[in-house]
Amino acid sequence: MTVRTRYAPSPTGDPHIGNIRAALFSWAYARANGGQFLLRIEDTDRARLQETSLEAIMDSLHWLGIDWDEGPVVGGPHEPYFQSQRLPLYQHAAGRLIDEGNAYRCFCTPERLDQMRKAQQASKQPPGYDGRCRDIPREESDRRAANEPFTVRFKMKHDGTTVLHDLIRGDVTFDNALQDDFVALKSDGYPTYHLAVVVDDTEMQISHAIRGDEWISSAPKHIQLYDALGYEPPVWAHLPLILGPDHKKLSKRSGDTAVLDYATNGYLPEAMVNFLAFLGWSLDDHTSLVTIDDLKQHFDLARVVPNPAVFDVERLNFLNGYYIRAMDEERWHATITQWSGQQMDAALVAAVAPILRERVARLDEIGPMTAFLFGDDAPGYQAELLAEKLGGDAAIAQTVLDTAMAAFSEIASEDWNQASIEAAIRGLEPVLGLKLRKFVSVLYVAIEGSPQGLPLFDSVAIIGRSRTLHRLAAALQKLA
RNA sequence: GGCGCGUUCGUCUAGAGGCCCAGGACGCCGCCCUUUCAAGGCGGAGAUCGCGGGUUCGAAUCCCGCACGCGCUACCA
Repeated sequence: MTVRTRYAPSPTGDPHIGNIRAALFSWAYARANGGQFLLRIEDTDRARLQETSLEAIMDSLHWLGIDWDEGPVVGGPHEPYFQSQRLPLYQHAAGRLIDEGNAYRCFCTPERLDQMRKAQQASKQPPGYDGRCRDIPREESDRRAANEPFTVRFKMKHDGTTVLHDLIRGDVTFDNALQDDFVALKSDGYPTYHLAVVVDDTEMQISHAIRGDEWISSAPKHIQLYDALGYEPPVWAHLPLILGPDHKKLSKRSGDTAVLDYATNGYLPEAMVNFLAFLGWSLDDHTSLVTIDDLKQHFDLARVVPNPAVFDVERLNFLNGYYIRAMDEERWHATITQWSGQQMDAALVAAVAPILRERVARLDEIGPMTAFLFGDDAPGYQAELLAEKLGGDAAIAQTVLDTAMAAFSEIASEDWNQASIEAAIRGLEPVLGLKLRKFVSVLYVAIEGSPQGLPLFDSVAIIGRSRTLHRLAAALQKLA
């Protein structure tokens, strides 16, 4: 059997972490098994549809490095890949269901259903459709259908059990007595998710349906639908939920969950892929660093665990730093140029690149960290900061600045380089009677506007003699 | 409330009866390196494997019960 998996998001917003992880796993499973991966847009909810979603979905996949063999843009033998363009298929299936006695038209109004639910809640009855329209005779149903809005409800079996064979969880048994007749076709003629997935997964020959655990409760609906339609169900795999720091299902409320937000916040796709991969899956007993190629080669649903995983941003940050350090030089240079927010010539980029690299965990730190390279003045800072590491002793800070000023002044412009600068600063030790590590912070603040930043000797060499002297003078001024 | 799923260091995970008084990674702590901050190197603390019963010579691993957590419970997906 050829493995065919799909990612079938609904365009109701930007793809989120949990959702995209299902895409990653589905894609990886197809690739690892020499199968196909398709993208299908489940745009059956007209009320929640968002125009910008399609682009966001495709951008998210592209960003991570996920490609699809069939779907929007690339097309394929099962076109169209938008459910809103496949309405006849669902309507035909619904018609068949009615004709064969497996579904019926329901004329209940939303108001009545609402009332029913409230009453059930009040009397502590399990909520669910009460079946009022289940036994309306066909003739009456046909007649009323001509001028009354209706939905098509699927007749769930009310006795026995329905068993889901799940690749990750094993067999899960549901009591049919607790199932209610769900809406398969809405009154606007669009299918609900339940009908649409079953029809499309079948038509598109999906072999493995991989989705989030939040779907497991509705699996019996799908299983019975497959059965009623006479279709062969796919292999199901329900992925564990991804939890927020509050240990609840990750959602907008628990913070940034839109995948693309991570891109704009300075995360690398490699880091995100590696991070996502380990939310439920592992390669072996010791590997914690994997690339998308590893996934492509070794991903296996058999190694996905059933228990939910908490999204730990610390771990993502580590991975991001790791992949930044692992970047090849050319890309790193381009990245610096892109994220500095400043005009940078190649020589400047090359000068900062090596010392910046191991200090950046997120790309958006590049801007603040390199800000001092631009303009005559150091980034704004409070005068107190100069003496902060000296126990607040401004007098010492002043002496440090004075002596540094004198030492730097003696270096001729043509001799202004890292070695001479280092020698000058180290030469301050005996003059001041202080250890270098004790007084450098004053210089860091004067030059970079912060007691911590890129290495001082390099920094001073890069910004040049005149700006250095200017900034020392400015620092002295602040202390006066 | 009902149904379902889940439960190994703070977090992600390894573990499919003896290799485990539980391994790796992030984080944390300490030391080294060091011009700050990082990065890197070395070391450390950290899980009585949710609890209670079984089965077995032997259980994190099998069975049962309980507890807790989470998910679902729409003409949303």
